[in-house]
Amino acid sequence: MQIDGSLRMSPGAPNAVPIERRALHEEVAERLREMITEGALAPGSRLNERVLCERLGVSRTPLREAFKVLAAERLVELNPNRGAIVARLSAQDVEHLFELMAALEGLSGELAAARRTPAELDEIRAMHFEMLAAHARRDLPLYYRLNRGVHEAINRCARNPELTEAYDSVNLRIQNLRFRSNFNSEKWDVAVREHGAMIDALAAADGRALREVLEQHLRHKRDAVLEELRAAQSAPGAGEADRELPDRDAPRAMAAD
Amino acid sequence: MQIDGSLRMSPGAPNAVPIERRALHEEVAERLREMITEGALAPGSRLNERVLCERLGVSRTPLREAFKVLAAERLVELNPNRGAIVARLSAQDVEHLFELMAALEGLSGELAAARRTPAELDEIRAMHFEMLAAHARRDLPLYYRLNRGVHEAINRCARNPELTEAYDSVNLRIQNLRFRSNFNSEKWDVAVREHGAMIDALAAADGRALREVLEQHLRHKRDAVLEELRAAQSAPGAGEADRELPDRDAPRAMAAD
DNA sequence: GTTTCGTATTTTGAATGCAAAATAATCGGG
DNA sequence: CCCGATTATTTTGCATTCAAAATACGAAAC
Repeated sequence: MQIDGSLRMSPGAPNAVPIERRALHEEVAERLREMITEGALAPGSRLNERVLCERLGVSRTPLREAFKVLAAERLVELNPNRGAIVARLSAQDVEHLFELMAALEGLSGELAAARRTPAELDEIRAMHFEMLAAHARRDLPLYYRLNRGVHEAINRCARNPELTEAYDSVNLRIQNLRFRSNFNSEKWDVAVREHGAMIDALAAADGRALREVLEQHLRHKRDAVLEELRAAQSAPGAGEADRELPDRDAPRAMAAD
Repeated sequence: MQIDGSLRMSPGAPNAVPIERRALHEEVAERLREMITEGALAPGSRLNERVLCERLGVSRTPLREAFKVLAAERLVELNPNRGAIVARLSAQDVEHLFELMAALEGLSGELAAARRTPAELDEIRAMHFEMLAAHARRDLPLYYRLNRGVHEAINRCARNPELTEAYDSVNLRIQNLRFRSNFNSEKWDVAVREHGAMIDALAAADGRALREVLEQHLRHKRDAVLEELRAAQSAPGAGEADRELPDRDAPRAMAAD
């Protein structure tokens, strides 16, 4: 029985309902994406096809297709005849990505201030207060989740799916640094104050102001991340490179945006 | 004889020379990318695997891998069990993409004004004058090529590879509209004046001014493109949709940015 | 002990094969 | 003549296979 038969219509017909069907390579890509962004697969680690196939229970074809997708997203690097590794970010990459992200957040803010609904403002304000609570309790994981939620919500208010896609794409690559890196108490306080200014600007529908606080916010975060990154580099410790498919959950730093 | 044997070095060694090797799926993706952006494959047309395999002389595996890459770049749409089609852009998509592109160009300009070298300025100025010549001769193809060159050169002056990648990615999707759409003489003159202002701002290293003229420039282009798009929609003519793998070179509109 | 060459094993790249889904074609009924 | 159901064909999704490349291993020479 063809479920979607009734939905088939003439060539240019609008409202063609998607009918969600997921290809195997998409599932695989999603799983790998999670494993990479969650830190289960450390930057630089080799992705052995045979091993991953067994672990995910799929054949090499969809796995290799997923590799191509993730390579296009710059989450993995493909070395011809030598396999795939989880992408690494140099300090320069981080600088460049944050510079780009600042512009994307800036645009998000500018548009969000103009396009947000009162309901969206209320919801973001609510998240903001929850975030203040998490800050007061020094509950870093919760703070990060809410913090990220606020930024994403602002982005969504901009009502530009292409912007959202670009935003998510860059965010995917820096979220470990952005929403997990440690930093000190004063910087955390500054970040929280900046978030207050965001809410004010969003409430006042002041696009210019929201843009500027977001750009400033990103610059501060960039500085914090780079500082920590360079510190981590001088202190060798567990270099994140070549280890093979590290076991389930690699330890990861925690703190605030 | 291993050419690169002498270059192999200890794990974390820097300056590891890349040694260019291209995978087949990359070649295929590049070919398809060209065919799509050049208009040889019209938006909406189905990409039959068997046919394309024969045409490109490769088996289905690398072709299908290339599809995944192009889907990640949003140049093709993958419909599970129903094949791939060349991505189509709605008027809304175009609005969103130009809105995003304005921000990327704005950032490019802001950074380029600060980071350009005198040599880069000279080269861009030279291209600008060549463009003025093309404008004077009403040589649209040449004008477009130079126009695009100027925009890309400004982007490259920003010295941010991530920004460049994002820029190129969006540009790929709108270049047919951006650098090929027709528009009238007054708008062309306005565009040329805006380009003059760009050069002035870049020469003066005035980031703010360059950002603003670029954003304005993009807004104007967006309006021109949307106007033309809506006109084309009401006049049906050769609807760009379902025709199968159109022969070699589809006719395409021509004019200015 | 180290280096270099040659061989074996692993791993990746790409073509092929097979099953499932979708599309096209055929036939029968209204 | 048109519409709907049934069958045939095509097309896609994924697994498998085979070849080529890279890596690991080991022996011999220095």
